[in-house]
Amino acid sequence: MADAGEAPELDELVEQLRATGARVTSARRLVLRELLASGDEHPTAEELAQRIQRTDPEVHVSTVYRTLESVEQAGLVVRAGLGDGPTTYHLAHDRHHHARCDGCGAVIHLDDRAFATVVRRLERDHGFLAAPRHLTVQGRCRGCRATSG
Amino acid sequence: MADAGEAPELDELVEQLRATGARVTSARRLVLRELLASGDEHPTAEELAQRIQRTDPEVHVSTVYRTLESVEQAGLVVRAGLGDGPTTYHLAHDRHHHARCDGCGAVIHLDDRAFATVVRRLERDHGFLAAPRHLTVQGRCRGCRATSG
DNA sequence: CTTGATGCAAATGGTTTGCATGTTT
DNA sequence: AAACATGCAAACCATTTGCATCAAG
Repeated sequence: MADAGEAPELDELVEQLRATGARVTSARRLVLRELLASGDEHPTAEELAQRIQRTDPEVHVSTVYRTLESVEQAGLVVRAGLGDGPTTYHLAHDRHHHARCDGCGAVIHLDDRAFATVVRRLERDHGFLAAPRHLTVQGRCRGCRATSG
Repeated sequence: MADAGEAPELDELVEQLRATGARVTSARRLVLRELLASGDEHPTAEELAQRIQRTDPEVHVSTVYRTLESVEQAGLVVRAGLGDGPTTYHLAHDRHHHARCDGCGAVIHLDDRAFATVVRRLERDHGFLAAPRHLTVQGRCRGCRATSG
């Protein structure tokens, strides 16, 4: 099972992309580079495009969208578009989930392990192979439980 | 803790809505009635509008959207973003989660209980009181595991 | 040289909004 | 009467697509 290991090199990602049969163009390289540079930010397609355009103004947003689709299918990138606002993206090696406080917005990171029970249940009861990618659990953090009703 | 109990009566819902200060109009009553009638379907705003229009053709989609916003804020309705496609809605008393197949889009219902481990962990490790509202776990259903890679 | 990728512009689709009018409280 | 909700059309925004051109394999 793919896990949250070290950050990969650009060349690694490029190679994995090529392995799926997709062609490696300069635009695609730039998208991957920008995703690497984004760390644990979760940029939108538009944001990626703008940053990339500082290097190559020719790269169009639609290309970024198409590239994101390819790299997502290659399993390199995860779509974290939840809640409101546009979809955000991050590299797949950085797999994590969130618990977010309804009160103050504080975010706690959760690893896959927390969802083991759910995964097992789905397998046992439905033959469903769960691969949770990006879940956000709502609730109230310690501080907000004390403070407000 | 609010839980998935009996289906409420229309009048109950109406009363709860009124209690938040919102005005109760015939359109809003129709939205709630339609949500009740939808059982565990998850209608989109558009679908709700169409069904409502069989009773009152004057009711406009934008009204349905505005109503959904009000009833969501009143805590009567939960927004269920199932990945792609338009947002779907269901009554809050019917709390559950989903597993959705990446391949064919099939949806499996999961009850709160499946997430007990996550909830316990968050409480123990972070004093975080989780109240998951609507999570969608991705994966592959039995059929799609067999069929495709 | 073949196939897939790109730029651009235009289309799409879900959702939101401005405004004049109608309805609830 | 005052505040809020509605219908409608138009705006909006993220994303997708058709097509001619270009570059990677």
